[in-house]
Amino acid sequence: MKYTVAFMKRYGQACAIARALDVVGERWSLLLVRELTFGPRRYRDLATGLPGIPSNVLTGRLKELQAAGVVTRRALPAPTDVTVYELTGAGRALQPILDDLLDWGLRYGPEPSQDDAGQPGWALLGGVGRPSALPEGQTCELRVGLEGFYLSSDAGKLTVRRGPAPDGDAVVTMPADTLYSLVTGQTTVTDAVRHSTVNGDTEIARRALEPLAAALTRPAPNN
Amino acid sequence: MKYTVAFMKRYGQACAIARALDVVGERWSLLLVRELTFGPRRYRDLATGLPGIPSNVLTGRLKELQAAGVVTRRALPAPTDVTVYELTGAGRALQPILDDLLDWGLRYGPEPSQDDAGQPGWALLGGVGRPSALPEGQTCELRVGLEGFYLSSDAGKLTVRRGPAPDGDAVVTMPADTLYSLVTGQTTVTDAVRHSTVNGDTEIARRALEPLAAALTRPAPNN
DNA sequence: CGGAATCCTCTTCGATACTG
DNA sequence: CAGTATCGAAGAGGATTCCG
Repeated sequence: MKYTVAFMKRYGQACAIARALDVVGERWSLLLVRELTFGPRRYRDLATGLPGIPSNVLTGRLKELQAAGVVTRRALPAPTDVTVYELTGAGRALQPILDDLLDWGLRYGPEPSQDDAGQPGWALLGGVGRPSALPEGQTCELRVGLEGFYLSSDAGKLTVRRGPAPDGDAVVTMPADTLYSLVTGQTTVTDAVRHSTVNGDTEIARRALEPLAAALTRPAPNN
Repeated sequence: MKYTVAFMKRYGQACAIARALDVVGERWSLLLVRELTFGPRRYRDLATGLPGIPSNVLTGRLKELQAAGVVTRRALPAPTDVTVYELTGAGRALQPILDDLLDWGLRYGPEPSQDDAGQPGWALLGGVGRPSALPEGQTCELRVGLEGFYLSSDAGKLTVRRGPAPDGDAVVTMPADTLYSLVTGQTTVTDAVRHSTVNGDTEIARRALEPLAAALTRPAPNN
């Protein structure tokens, strides 16, 4: 049995940017972190959230990121008996980098291709951190296809996690297309709600969805 | 002759983060952008600023980044007859990403190794954008080893470019070690000036160097 | 001499098959 | 379900050669 953990070749530069890239600069690494931003996930979830990643590469990246202290592997308590991967503090601290990459990609990135893969979670990425009028403590569950999220507000900013809302004040079930239209600015919150099924407080739902509106519109290039 | 420009395999995801990484996610790409942050550079400068990069990889990355609109290639006017590479608007827009990577690398990155390469320019990266008390229009030239920079202030924030200061109000010649001590917080501005040769207005020099002080200190981990 | 392009080797990636 | 194993293809690393 081989114990070799395949570390990427270091740049060997006494520069903090290079040292950061020593850890997260490899192919797939930052996308793997992206997949963990809404909470812990299992190996299988990660594999489907990263379409095209070979299983050996996923395993390798998980090992490297664990060695670097970005990700931890944890076994959930007894009955479920399932192991999940989740971000450490250092991993959560990568969020600003992902946010900036998202902004840059929207403005300057290549046009998305017609047959690119899409996932509901990716549509929510642009909304986190935006101002939310959702009262503290109120939560809204959002169901899109087979995936569920819950939206809440922390210090006036939208927070998204995976899973059912613990105390959902509203449950919105929305087609994926409607969600994409909403975040790309082609649909208003009002229209998105109209195309959804809402259980519970519609006003809460409306406020929870508000930060998602046009969150992924491509800003006008300024040069 | 082959016209194939070796494009990195795209992730094929309809996610702005993935599309950004399609452009700048390859090995060396962001470091190449880093090398251009202080202004245009020649092929040779880039090669020495990226120790270890094979020449074919450098050529390839330059082509890809040009194709993506991040970098332009330009021939300097007649007498010099030299071609340089420089950032476009899209390339300069990558700055926040580099800044965040730098912050993250300082706090969570691997310890720098003893035999890592070091360059004066890398030491200045942490200072740009910091508040500067340098009066608008005043500039200070900083010479470290064979490399020269000029520091100025734009809207109260430090700006760094390569080359001699056009109208230098002060010229500071500093040993590389002193610069590293300054940015890592082991030396104060006063001590750094004491170990340097200053021509011109010492007060201007002091104010120009101020934002560099402790710019690359590793922040205390908060968990 | 600066600015690349070419070889060649070796590692990593991608795709698929396989196992505890 | 959560990974290993295998193998061809692609890309990185290093040195050398070419060209204007």
